[in-house]
Amino acid sequence: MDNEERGYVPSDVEQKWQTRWDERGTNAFTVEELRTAENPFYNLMMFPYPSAEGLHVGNIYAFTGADVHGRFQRLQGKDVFEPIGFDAFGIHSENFALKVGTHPMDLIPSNVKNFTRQLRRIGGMFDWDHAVDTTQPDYYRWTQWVFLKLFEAGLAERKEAPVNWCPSCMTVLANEQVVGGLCERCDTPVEQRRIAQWFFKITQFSQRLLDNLETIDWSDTTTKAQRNWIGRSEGAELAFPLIPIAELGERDSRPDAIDPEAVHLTDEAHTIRVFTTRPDTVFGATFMVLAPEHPAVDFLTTDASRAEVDAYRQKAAGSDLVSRQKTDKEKTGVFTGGYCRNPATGEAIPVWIADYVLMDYGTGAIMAVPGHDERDFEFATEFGLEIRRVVARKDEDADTPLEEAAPGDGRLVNSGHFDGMPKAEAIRAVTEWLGERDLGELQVNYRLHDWCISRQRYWGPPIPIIHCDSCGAVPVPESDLPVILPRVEDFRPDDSGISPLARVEEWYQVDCPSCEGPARRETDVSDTFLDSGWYFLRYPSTDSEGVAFDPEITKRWLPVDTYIGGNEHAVLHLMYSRFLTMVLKDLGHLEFEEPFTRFRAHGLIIREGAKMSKSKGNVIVPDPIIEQYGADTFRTYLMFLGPFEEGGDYQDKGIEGPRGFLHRLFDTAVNAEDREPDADVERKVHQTIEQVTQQIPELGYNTSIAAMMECLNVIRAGGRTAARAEIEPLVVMVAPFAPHLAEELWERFGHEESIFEGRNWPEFDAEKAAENSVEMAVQVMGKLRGTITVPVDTDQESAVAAAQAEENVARHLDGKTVRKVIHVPNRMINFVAN
RNA sequence: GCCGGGGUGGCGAAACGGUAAACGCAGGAGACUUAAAAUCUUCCGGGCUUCGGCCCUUGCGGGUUCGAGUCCCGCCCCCGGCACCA
Repeated sequence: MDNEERGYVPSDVEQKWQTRWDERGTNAFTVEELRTAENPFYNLMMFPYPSAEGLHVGNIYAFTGADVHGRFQRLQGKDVFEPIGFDAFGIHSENFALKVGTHPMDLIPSNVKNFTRQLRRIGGMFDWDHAVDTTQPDYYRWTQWVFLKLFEAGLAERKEAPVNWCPSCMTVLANEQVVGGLCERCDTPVEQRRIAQWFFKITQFSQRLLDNLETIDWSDTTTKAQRNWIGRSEGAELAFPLIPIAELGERDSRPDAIDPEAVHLTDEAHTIRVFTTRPDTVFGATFMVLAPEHPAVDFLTTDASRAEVDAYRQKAAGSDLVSRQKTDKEKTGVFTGGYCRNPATGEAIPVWIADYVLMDYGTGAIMAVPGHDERDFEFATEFGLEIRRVVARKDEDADTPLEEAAPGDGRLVNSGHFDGMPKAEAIRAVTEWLGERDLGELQVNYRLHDWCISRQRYWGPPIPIIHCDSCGAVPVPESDLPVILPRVEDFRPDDSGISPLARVEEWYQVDCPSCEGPARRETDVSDTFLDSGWYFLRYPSTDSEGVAFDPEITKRWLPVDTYIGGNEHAVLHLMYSRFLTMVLKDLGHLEFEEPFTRFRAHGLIIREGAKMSKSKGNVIVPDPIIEQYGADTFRTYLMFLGPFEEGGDYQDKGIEGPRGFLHRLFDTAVNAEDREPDADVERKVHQTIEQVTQQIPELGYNTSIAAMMECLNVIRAGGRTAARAEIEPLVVMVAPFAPHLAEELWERFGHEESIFEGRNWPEFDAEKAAENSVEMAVQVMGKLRGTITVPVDTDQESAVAAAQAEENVARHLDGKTVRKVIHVPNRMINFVAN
């Protein structure tokens, strides 16, 4: 063979194998195969949003890591289904389309085309026959179907809720577009407007979403994030009776004394309920604070305070998110003029409103215990309200002054017959005591909010509902799906704050499916997270036209075996997917309720110690690198530069290491001789097999590659030529990282089938890997004083003798008495001596 | 503030409680080259050294242990996320 024929030219090799994989259908499953696969393994990665910039190195990192996993499983004999798709509906695409002035229907296909080209080029084992594009009617038809299922189950509800409004752009913003309370585009403070929107009642599933976390194998960081997001907290709901002003008598000596006639109590509202995690401190509740939006404010407010209250409420309602969300700002608030009774002390306490109390958590009302809550303390200090101690630590008593809020542990004081009771016990006891009068009960609260899926935008699947004056909200019949998103040239949201579709009369004017009278389509589209909340169900069933997902195929392939993705989706996407899966299970469409058996979050890539960003101009552009080094080298380097689950620092020159490794591997393999392997080399090879086989499924990619490099160094040591049996296992083990190179060498070894077609992973042989001698460390008083080489499994007596014979060891033991010997077989000996 | 994840050579990083720095980058020296590239060999944490070795070193301070980068307690710093959740 001459040099030209033998040399490793990555681009040629990669081109050759990508073409051949396509021709042979190596990566694609037929419907028949999907129905009959014997060792199904569903290997999923988070599908990308196809931006105009093309594939980001972060995408490539994630996909390569997932692909390595899939290819490894395939080499182990699994039928690995590894689909890919495009998450192209939604705000990102729409905003970009607005920016460049191209219609998303024109823009997206070219982005998808470019992504497809790049994804093919990196050599992922993608099944292109089962790709999914969320913007296609044959996909979003089923997204709309999912909505209908939730609607039928009573889990979709329309209610008023605030939307983010940018007064400068005059447009509705998605939460993602609000950064620190400011519009991401123009930095204008975002306001809130209330409009009717669709919600999915995910909060009904809070406890289940929490409990199930115990049953799935996910990255710890991700389960913790989910747990946090659900935010379970245990406490009590307590009732504070309202007091008609007349009863106050002379208690209140304010100059603006309250007009009894001004207090209006309705029968349903004799009390205000609060949620607290510290019912034990109720004796210290010296005032109450309501969220400005709280409905009770209306009838609590007296004529004297009305003007001030209204002004405050108005300000809070229009208030931009920045100032309301700032935790370090000074507390503001207004006294309503009304009072309620502390159910424990019987005292009348004033009711205030303040924006630090949020309407959408708990009951929208709190009992303020300034002595033992920081925020209440601050508020009380600001407005001169009473601060009372009701909990004391050991070194304190009932009269110890409070310099600051004391939220910690202790025993009750100033709390009637509960005095002296420890906090934990009191939480129960006080609640029970109030419960006897129907004024309290233990209660669990969650931070999780219902999922608002309405978007007053254009680029998304229309919500399949028709509003009829006589029938109300009527679901579009399933047979009428999909509700096609019409092509609208002017898709910019405008200052009306309603969806662009609301301007397309010929589209929204329809007959009511129920009464056939004139009706109007819902003109909001759904959240992009709804598209991505079920896509993994569609992949294996893209051949099925009449159903969202084929029951038989779904049963065989789902739940997903391994899902790999970024932690930026640790809460929303993963939570919504879990929720939808639970609902579909309850409705009898699925047999499992957790979609992803195993989830692993990958880390982030930075470059030369700095975060990559367009503004810094330090973004890695993959195409030129792949052109210069080839996809195999790029993949291997990405996997080598740090632990996959932690990410790493991309150093431009670092790629030279893996490049040299793959070239040497190629060179060694093509020059290998047909002869018996050398025992020492074979030992190293089998030790490497053991290590790599164990580490790859754990995503220990960087150390696996290091081990293979080390192994190759041993094989080539002193310029020796390899025996084929020495190098072939290494070629297979490198295949998940450098699939094209491995295929090429596999073929040159004389195999006719693809390396990925069979169970070709090398078998570990413990006997061949076994060492016959080991180097042991010898310590004296825990300090290394020498090493000895002894046969494996040398007993303590012989090892000690050998150690003592070591010159340097002997010197350190000289004149000392050995008190104790620590012997760790095959590792070390430590003489404890003095 | 709260919740995660981290602090180890010049750099990216390794290390079941057991020889810290494997593997790689950068760098030094050398070989092959007319030369360069590529390739190969070799050195490479710091300080002493009588060349046998000795001492120091995993963000800081304590502790447990025969032995701690690793476990425990208390701090400091960096990165990411959440943010008045009662």
